[in-house]
Amino acid sequence: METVQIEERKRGTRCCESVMEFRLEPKTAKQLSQDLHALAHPVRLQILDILSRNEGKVCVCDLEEALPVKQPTISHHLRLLREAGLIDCERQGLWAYYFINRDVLRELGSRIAQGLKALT
Amino acid sequence: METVQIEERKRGTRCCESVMEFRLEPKTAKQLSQDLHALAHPVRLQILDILSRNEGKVCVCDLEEALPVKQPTISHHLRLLREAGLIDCERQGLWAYYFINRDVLRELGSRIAQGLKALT
DNA sequence: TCAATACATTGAAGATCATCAATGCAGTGG
DNA sequence: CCACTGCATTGATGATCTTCAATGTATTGA
Repeated sequence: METVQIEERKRGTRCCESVMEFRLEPKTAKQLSQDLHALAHPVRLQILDILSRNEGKVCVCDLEEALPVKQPTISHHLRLLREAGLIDCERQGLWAYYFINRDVLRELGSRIAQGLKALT
Repeated sequence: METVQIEERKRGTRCCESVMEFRLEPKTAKQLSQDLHALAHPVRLQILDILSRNEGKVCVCDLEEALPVKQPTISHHLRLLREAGLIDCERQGLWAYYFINRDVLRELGSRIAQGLKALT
């Protein structure tokens, strides 16, 4: 249990005179929240997990088998992940083989790690 | 540029016979996505940032001054952060002094870090 | 050329989220 | 007791997200 030191403040004192310190620029905050958002869904996380462990061998119906949602929903999340640059795919005949972009995921991961560290 | 190795697959082969490998349990994925969600908003991130740098001295109208949204919206995000355990407050007369729960934030941060590492 | 397959896209419906004006409530000074 | 202040809550509105049936499109084997 930490004890928190609080200066007394007098009524009527417009309390916000002193500019609060901050380090997270609005722009950075927006970027960070977008990064977090890209990952913040169970299906997307599981897709990334599967792609990560089955390099280059995963088509959409594999994902359909593994996940509790229907094919259009999977395609939808695949699209979001693709737009975020986290995955890509290679069409091969009828199939679309998806794979993870480890570099981009790493970058995103370290942006998040840095962001969280900045809050500590 | 990585070259991706893909086994040929024959049409009609139900392609999902082989069980895909995964490590992220659905439950874990849900937890992780909730953790990410709790942080995934610019206003919440900036609130955490401000609380982190102004230990124990921050009331709601300070935040109102610093952030581009109105007071009820700030109260709303404060509530979400409080429900996530990331912050707490101490009422003192008319004011509510908010502070960050560094332990909880650290825990959440390391859950996220672990989760992302698992995807690598 | 035709039927079947793998996947994407569309469009609609419902769920969740973000925002703020209005209001409620407790504490304070007069 | 009253007016005021700081903050929470309510309720309404609009935006964004999630899901899936239906449909479209390209490719394949026959």
